[in-house]
Amino acid sequence: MPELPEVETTKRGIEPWLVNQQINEIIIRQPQLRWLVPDEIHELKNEPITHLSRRAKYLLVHTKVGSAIWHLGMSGSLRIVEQGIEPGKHDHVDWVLSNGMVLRYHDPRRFGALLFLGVNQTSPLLEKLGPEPLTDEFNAELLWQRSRGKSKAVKAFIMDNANVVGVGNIYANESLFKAGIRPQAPAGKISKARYQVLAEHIKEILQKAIEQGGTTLKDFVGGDGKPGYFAQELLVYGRGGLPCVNCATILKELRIEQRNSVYCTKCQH
DNA sequence: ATGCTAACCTGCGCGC
DNA sequence: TGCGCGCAGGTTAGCA
Repeated sequence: MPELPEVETTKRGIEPWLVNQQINEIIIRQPQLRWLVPDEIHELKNEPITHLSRRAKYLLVHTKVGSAIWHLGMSGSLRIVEQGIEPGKHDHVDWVLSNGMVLRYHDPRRFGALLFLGVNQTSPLLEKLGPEPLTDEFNAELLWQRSRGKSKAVKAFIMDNANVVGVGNIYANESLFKAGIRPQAPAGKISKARYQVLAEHIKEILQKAIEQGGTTLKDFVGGDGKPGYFAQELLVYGRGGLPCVNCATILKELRIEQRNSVYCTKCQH
């Protein structure tokens, strides 16, 4: 489900309901997510939430004694619901808040994660991450430098969190289309000038998707329950076999590292 | 070091 | 209508 814009949308949606509220109860109905939810998570009980932050697709909820690290995996979502609403089949975690609301985690596939991070602790998950795409640290120079000598497909390269975080399958396909680069092109053979175009499109597309509340696929909704509207702007993702919006050539599909990739043979080289 | 594969899960849509 | 198969927004671990 969630790529970076969806996580950012979720953060913005739930943040006003969480900040300065105390976590009165932490209810774990299904501890077996991607990893077992650690017992330390209960250290957050009775603590007031100070603020939220996002790193890559990780959503962090901070208190003075430590933080929760939330990852939504493929099918996870966080919602604010009123107390007393019966949990559904895949509602694995509830945080009951002092304002009477409940932060509810829903995740059918359970690829998501809920972890605990103590004050001054670091997580190996966060330490290995590359730059945020919407900062100046992420640019053509970085992509070009890091890709020299690499034979892997450029699509796999930009989806690698060590190079840049937050570019998932949807936006990888879309940004490569907009940049006119074939997804299977070896990353090491792409010029700095072309990485310049690619980096600009990655930034633009993620920014735009955030502004529109994320991409709604299936039943994704932001923390405020509103759907995202970016899906209607997808040019190649999910459009294999259909005509290219630019030139009407039938869009091709191929698999790169197990992920479906769609491109136009005429517009992308 | 690099790069691929399998694995973690459930649900849905499609073809038979 | 039912069943089996393949596929789905992500990421890590493990192997060659």
